Amino acid sequence: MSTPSGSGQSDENIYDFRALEARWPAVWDSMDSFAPIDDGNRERKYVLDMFPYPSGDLHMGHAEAFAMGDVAARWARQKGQDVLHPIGWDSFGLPAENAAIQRNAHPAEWTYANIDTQARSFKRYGISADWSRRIHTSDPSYYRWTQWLFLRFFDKGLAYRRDSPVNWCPKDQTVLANEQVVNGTCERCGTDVTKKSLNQWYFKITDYADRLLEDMDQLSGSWPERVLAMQRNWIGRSEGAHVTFTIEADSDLPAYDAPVFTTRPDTLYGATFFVVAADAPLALELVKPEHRAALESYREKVKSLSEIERQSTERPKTGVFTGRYALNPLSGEKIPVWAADYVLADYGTGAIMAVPAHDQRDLDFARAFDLTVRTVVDTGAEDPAMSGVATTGEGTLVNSGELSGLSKDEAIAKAIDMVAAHGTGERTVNYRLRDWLISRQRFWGTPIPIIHCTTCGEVAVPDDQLPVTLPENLRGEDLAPKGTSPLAAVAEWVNVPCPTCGAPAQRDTDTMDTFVDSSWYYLRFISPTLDSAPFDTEAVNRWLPVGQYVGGVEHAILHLLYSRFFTKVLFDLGLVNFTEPFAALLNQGQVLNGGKAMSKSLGNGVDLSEQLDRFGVDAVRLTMVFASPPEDDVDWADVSPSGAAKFLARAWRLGADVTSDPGADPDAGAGQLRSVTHRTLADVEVLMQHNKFNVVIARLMELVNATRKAIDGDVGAADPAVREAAEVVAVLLSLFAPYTAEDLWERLGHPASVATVGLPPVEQRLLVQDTVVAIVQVQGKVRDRIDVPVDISAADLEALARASGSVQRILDGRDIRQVIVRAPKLVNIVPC
RNA sequence: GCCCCAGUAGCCCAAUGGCAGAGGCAGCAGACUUAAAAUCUGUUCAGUGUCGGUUCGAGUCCGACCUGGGGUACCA
Repeated sequence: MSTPSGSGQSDENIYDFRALEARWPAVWDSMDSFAPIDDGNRERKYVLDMFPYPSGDLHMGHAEAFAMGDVAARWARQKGQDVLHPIGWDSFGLPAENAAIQRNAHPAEWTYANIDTQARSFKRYGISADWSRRIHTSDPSYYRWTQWLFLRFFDKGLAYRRDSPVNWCPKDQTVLANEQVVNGTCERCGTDVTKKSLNQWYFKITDYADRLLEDMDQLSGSWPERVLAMQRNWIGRSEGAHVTFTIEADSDLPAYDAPVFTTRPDTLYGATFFVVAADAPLALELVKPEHRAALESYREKVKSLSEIERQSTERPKTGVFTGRYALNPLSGEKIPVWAADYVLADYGTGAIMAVPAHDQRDLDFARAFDLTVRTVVDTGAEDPAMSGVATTGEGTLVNSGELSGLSKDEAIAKAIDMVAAHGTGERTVNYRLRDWLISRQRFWGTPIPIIHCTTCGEVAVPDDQLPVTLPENLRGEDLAPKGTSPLAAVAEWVNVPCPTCGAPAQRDTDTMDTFVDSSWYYLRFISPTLDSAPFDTEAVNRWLPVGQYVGGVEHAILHLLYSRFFTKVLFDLGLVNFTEPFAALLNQGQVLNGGKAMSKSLGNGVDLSEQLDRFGVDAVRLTMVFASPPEDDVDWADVSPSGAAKFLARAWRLGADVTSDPGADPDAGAGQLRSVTHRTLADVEVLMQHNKFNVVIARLMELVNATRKAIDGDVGAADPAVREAAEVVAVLLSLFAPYTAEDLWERLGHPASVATVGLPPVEQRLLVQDTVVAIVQVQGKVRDRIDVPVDISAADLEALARASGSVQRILDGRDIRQVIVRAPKLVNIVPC
């Protein structure tokens, strides 16, 4: 080859990613280089990717997420930190069960086969994980401790059972937590969710609402703002008051004190009717006999609505009169009590005071049923009774007895004082967050370790009898959804003596939401084989909170909220000494194709293994990371894995062109290239602090280009600075392209592994330049550039700037009002 | 409706309030080649969504709006 650029003509100088991928995994395995030392000599860093669900082989989304997490882990290692970067599987869940039904098999077969496939793919993908800590949540040795933790929650009253209308997925035949209902449909399968009244297990996450909110202060700045915002909205703190209305006794029916929650106690005088949630027990309790039939048929109608229909905001208001009247605690006014479905049974108290003038929903209802509308806050807008538009803004109270004349805020305070003085109300805080419904009527999950005894009630399975394992003899149709757990049909499993009294009793047949399993796995990684406790508290306190958590934003209010809740409970139990599990969170973007998420129905899926076969692991990884900032989506149609491969080959070829020996003294090398190398190191340090992985790669490309130029130009291949630059390329490249970097490192004459050699220190003296280009502006516009010494004084710089010919021309003799000097880089002259 | 995020070159994206361009893709030209691919070299292309404000100076800060994306939604 006649080009001077070292392009590959000999076989030894042709970049062959297949050869690299065939060679290095065995070397890395034998070195065991990715397990932490944990000897306290180095700063510990826990880097964690959200563990995968074994749904099949890895896909493009995994490839992006794990590339990002691996960059963070490898960076920490190069910085000399003791890195924990484990991997495991979230291996309970419905898809395994559905697959088992289809194939007349046990869910474990499908699950563990997929885990093996994914594990092989992860190894090929070059993830720098500590494989010795591998866990699976469906292993009895894991779920034993999920059960143990459930029992600690149960002991504290944080796990309880109650009857309640719950979200029901008719397809999956199981209940769903609030967080798992997306736009009225099942998060998993998209089926319209309906309501069903069932007795179910809950975790009392509402007890922690305030702490979940307040502790976000610890996360602000290191978690994406939008995730914090989503959690804040989900928790939905709302300040207001409880105000008790008395429902008057009527013939045989007794009087009834009905509290309502309101954020607007100032509008109490405007309450012209009262509404109870139609599906709340209270509605049936207070309805007069002659209205009972109408209410019951209305309740039937409401029940038949899907969540989607119910949530539609355009739906006209419906409801029925109960025949009863409530007394306003401030005015004593008697107002009708209605039952309607626009009031929710499980928010607030399940009943409201309706103030149609100042709440649009109440106004819509009032207009539908011809009820009184009374304006009590004058906002200057048109009277809502006429306009049909409720007014919610600031204003002056009118028609409101003692409150009249006050501002909204004054009236809110005074109204609360007044009802409090009467004993009919108090200031309160209400949350949108509901308790976490954790029981599921399916098989492939952690059994709830409770035994139901007719005399002793709910009895905890004693700790020493854990785990309560799943029966192994169920296959195919045995697992089909029937609305009750398949476990209920296994008599020999269900029927056990009561641990307390010995009488015949039955096991609870529900299993736990898989989000329970994933709420504590990051703790289990610390001591994955411990069999005396879920985790080693001392070691956990050493390693946690997780220093960098990486995963998709789809878990913003599911897994992340639940895990935060778990951590706080464990803190209260004295099992951990921190209250937030994840100190920093990185949400990687999605991988799109043609502007859209990849999906079977669109037919725009890109197969990961095909990309890997074609371009190589390193090129795919580099493409993922280089395409955009980590949190932005990557559109596979917009990127170029072949371009990435080209760059990798360029970098790799440097290995053949460095002719100095390992250990050559860089001080003897060309200063200009050394400056580029050390400037790169210094900048990368700052960029990595801000997760700007894509920019780091751009800087790495520059360094490769500069090294190439030095080799082909005057500096020459034998210059020690060239070796230094190529070695820095290898170390930085190891963050993104482990195979290429490792091979380059070897070609540079070093033994494996480049992953752990560390970064050379930045030589500060190489960063300072003798002269810089100073910008001369007139009124903010650049008019000249002058070479000046870096240490020029402000006065000298100003003098040079004033003397500039082009500046003189622009100023044209005008007087100067002000001169801003930022030596040595800038002078701005402002004329009058 | 409310809340968050983002709008810079044909495309993906850089730019501590101080020269709008670091890097890549695509394009164009050249070198090498019988030719092509690969490789190498060089190079074209925007004034930063709109309007206003703060400032000596705004892509960057503030306000309003537009567009796109995401979240949430009878939550009293």
